[in-house]
Amino acid sequence: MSPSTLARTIPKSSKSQHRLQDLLSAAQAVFTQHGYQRTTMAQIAETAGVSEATVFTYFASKRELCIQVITRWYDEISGELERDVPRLSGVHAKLSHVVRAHLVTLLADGSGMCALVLGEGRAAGSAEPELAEVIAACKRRYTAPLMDALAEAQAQGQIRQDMPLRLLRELVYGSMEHVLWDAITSAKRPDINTTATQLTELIWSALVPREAALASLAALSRFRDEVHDALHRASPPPSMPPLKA
Amino acid sequence: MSPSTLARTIPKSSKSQHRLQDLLSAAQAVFTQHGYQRTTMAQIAETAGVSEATVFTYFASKRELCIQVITRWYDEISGELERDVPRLSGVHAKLSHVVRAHLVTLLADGSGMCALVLGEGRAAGSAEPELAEVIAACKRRYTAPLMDALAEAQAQGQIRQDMPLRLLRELVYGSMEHVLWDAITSAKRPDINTTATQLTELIWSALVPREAALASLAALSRFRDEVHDALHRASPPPSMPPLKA
Amino acid sequence: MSPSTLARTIPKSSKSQHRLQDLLSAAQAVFTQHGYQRTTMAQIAETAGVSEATVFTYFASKRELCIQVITRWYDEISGELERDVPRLSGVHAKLSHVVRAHLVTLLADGSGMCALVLGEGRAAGSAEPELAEVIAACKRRYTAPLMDALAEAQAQGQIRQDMPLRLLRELVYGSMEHVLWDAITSAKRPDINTTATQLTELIWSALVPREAALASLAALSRFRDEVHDALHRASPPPSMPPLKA
Amino acid sequence: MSPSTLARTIPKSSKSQHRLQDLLSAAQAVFTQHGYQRTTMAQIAETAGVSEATVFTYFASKRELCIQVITRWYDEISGELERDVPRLSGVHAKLSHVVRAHLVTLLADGSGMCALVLGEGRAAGSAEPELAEVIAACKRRYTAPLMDALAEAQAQGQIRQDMPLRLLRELVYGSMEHVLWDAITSAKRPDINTTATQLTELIWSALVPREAALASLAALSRFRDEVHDALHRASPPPSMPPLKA
DNA sequence: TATGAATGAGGGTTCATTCAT
DNA sequence: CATGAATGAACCCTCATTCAT
Repeated sequence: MSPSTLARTIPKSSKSQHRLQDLLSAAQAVFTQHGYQRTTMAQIAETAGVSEATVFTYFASKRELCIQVITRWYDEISGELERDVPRLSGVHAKLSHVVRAHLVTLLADGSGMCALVLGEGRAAGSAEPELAEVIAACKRRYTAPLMDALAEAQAQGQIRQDMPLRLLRELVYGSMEHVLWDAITSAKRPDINTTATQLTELIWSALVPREAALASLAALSRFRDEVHDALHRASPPPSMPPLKA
Repeated sequence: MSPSTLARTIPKSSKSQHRLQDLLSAAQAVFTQHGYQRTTMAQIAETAGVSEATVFTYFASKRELCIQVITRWYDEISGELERDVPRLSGVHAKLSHVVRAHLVTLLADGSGMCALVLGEGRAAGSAEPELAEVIAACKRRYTAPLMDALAEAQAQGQIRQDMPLRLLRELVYGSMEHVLWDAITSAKRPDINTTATQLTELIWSALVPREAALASLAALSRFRDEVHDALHRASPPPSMPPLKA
Repeated sequence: MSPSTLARTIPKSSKSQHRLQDLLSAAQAVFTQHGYQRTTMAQIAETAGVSEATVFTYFASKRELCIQVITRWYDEISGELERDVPRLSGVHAKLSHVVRAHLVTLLADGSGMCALVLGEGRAAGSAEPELAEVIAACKRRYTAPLMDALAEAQAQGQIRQDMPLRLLRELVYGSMEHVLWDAITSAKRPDINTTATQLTELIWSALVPREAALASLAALSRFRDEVHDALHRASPPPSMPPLKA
Repeated sequence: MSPSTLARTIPKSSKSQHRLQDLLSAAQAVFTQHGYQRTTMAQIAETAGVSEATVFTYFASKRELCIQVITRWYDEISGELERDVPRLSGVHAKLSHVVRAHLVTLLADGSGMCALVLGEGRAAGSAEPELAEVIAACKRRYTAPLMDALAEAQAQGQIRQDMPLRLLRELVYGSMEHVLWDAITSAKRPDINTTATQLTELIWSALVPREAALASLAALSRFRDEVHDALHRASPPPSMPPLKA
């Protein structure tokens, strides 16, 4: 937050812009592979093909460089979601899209960003509050498109209303995160399409409105009564199927 | 392991055992607060009120100390689950217990272990394979009681069989993890009991057998046909309730 | 050799080359005074007037620095011998030159290199095999010019052939080494010229071919017989001198 | 020299004496294997089967322990020489005995003491003057029996008198030292008996009185002149054999 | 703008030595 | 007398960061 934590100079020429992007890419590659702490500026500089000092011409500190790597990455994937999700109709379609996009994106990038964001977002906690805060903000933006859809769906009764929205978010993103981590660490990458479909369905099962089910039950109950009444005089009704939840 | 990598002496007296536990506790406190990398042996020593060299009398290295902190912690909570979960009857009860115990334990311990295990289990990945491996083993043991129950329940059709067990695990533990992380970072601790109950129900909704629902639908469908047939000659049937999933 | 064991940058500019030489000189001074183990990087840095970290900019490790000190020193004196010794005619002249050069060089440099090479070449033995190996190679090269000359002289019968070449080498270099050590430790430096001349003669006495002496004896014996025969009829021969070995 | 450098307590009981010898033996084993610096008190204690603290009950410091190891060892081998050498008649026999005993002793003990004495006697130089001094004194005593014999022989003209005694000593012990070191490092142990015999002869060649040779030459020269004169009138003399040194 | 070079501030680890029991 | 336990003082090495050119 203090001025000294900002890049001292922000080159504006196109050549500089290009180099800045190169540096960010190099930094991303190294950060995602080794984690924040284990990454050295020397590694980044070497990957980018410049001297260490040059990196400091563009970024005031290692931490700021990392923050920019993370925000750049989130900006991109958040932008995509913000563009695509609203175009889909129906919360189920939106969920499906987000799940698939999330898995595809994070598995495709070599999984490193996932680890970086998770690891640093956590470990940094108290020691690097700025980093933690930036990550939290990025995550909020990233989850917003789906969360907005879920909130609206909840408001309209399309998904269950007896659970806090926050809990639904954790169900969705927590599951995905674990699926991802599992895929990454087990070295046995499951089929993304199958996994995305299954996970969507699994989550959807949990989101489906309890009220709808109850309404179904109530309707069924009334139906049975009607049938019962209707048949009472005619003949014994057929056995009613069990209405397990 | 050359001999020089081991602690020169492994104190056995009760006084030493006490100090060893003190050191583990101090180390746990510091590791959980700052993460593995950011923790220094000096911090641990100071927290424990001993000299830095003393720590090395009990633990051969920082990494070994961290491993012992993690295993000690997991041993305890895994032991509890291994004792309690089998006594419960019904997979729903077991799920409920695990969810509640998980949240209670991890929120109670200051939440740090969660971050430590998550952060290092991830970031350590390639750089500290031993640490990553130990953590993975601990996690497997910790999740085993519930996973065994889920596997059995799945085999017996008490929960849905159309999803890989692995995905169910990720749903359960991923959700919990996110709930925890959210609770930790938001500094606004939600009521544990309520959250545990809600999360259990939410997860359970996703676990409930799809076959049962389909069976219900099929039965309902047949029932409707029967009714339809039965009433065809008598009177127009009442409107059928929608059978949405 | 993992990359991390190498100096991150290997300065090439002339200014850096100068500093590199300064560092080598400083390191040589400290190493030769205290020995490898007792020398600390801090001492070397202070002697060179730079920070400790700077030393590591030029040399990846203490051991590598020491190796370079030793090789640099040996390269110089070996180069001189390789240039000068072949120009001399006669093995006696070569021996004389090597003895003098050895004493002059080692006494001039403050004697430390001698101790360093001897001490570390020995003590390092098993613990620092790389260092020991480098030293052994340097010594082989250094002794080669004279040893080649001795081998040739031995083949041509100019020096005694009834002793293994190896033993001759040990006689030559062992004597010189002790002379040096004595000169160094006794603080009473004897005259180098006198000592070199004397030592050369002493060694030469041991190298002179036994066959030549025997041949002389045989020839003398025959001569005596001839004389005896020749004089037998004329007059009593003069007394024969004793022919002690 | 200050009281604090002496053992604080010198146990006198026979049991303590036994343990003291055990400690010295253990220390000797470790010191000779690893060198002074690389040896740790922990290694010595473990080798002796006692605790580290116990070692300090018997020896005030690591340095003093090392000094006692060295002096004990030298006392033994010096005692033997002091007993045996005077019994031998003739300087050649004494030299032969000393060479053989030296090689046998130093090669037999695993060579470690040699390295220890050489390495520490050198490297310690300025940093550990006490150690260096003790070693120097031990060496003086050890070389005394032979040096006394050489001095006497020199005085009586049995060995050459045109070289300082000091230089003769360096020839003898320097050669032996190099032979030893070569044997130790080359891992190819030559036959001790052969080597001892050869080395004795080689050294002896250098010790043989130059005056005797010169006297022989002079006598020979006179003899030739006499012969020449005597035969001048009678018949041409036979060719004189060359008188190469 | 880019960088070669330098460094301050630790970091983990070792070990001879002390001392209460 | 023996020792379990503790520790002060280094030591080698790393690295983010600065600065003159």
